[in-house]
Amino acid sequence: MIKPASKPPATIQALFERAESIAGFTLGELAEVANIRVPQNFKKEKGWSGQLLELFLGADAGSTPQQDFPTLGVELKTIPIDQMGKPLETTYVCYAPLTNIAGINWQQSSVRNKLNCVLWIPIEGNRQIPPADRRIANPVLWYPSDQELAELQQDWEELMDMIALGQVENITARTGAVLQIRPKAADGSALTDAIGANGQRIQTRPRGFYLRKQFTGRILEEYFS
DNA sequence: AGTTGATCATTA
DNA sequence: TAATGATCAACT
Repeated sequence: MIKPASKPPATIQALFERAESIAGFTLGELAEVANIRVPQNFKKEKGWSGQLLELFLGADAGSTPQQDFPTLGVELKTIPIDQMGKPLETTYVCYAPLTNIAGINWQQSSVRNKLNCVLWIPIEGNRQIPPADRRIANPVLWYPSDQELAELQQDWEELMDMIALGQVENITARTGAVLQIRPKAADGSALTDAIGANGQRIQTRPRGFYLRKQFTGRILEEYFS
């Protein structure tokens, strides 16, 4: 019988087997076991699915800039998919640093660290399906290929160069082939420090890195059978 | 205010 | 209809 994890798995294999054991269940079935109520929609509790899966897979609760399973070096990501198994949403990676970025390189970046190894949990995400009825699909354990890393690095460097040169206000979600930057905040009133066009300090909306759907779709496709 | 978990909803 | 820009909740 499925149940919430009491502690983090000791190995990646154990983590993956745990993920496999909940594939096929609905979010409602998991929530019932955990005695958690299921929202009618995700208009407000947008991170509900991710937190439910953290509970069942034994991820350390709490928000830290580190990976979900630090000792395993694994990041957990739920991803909403359509009937064809294609992503319905982009995937948030981490905050985009807007100041003190001198000396940051790709190999040591938060993006590179977060994406070193990702356990993807696809979940039916069509809005016509009530959250309780959405079914969990087979997990995918992803280590980025050399080519994928090269694609990510190229976008990351372009975006970070723009930030360093005071062009953060000129970055839109259209910049970047596989990695994009978009606002990431409670609302439009949130402001943080950034570098201006003349090197001065300016205030701007906090930003986050996101993976495009086309990119994550390729990842899931490789394991689809 | 920052960072995690993300999806919503308006626009193009 | 898909993508961009905006937003929601919990926790630190």
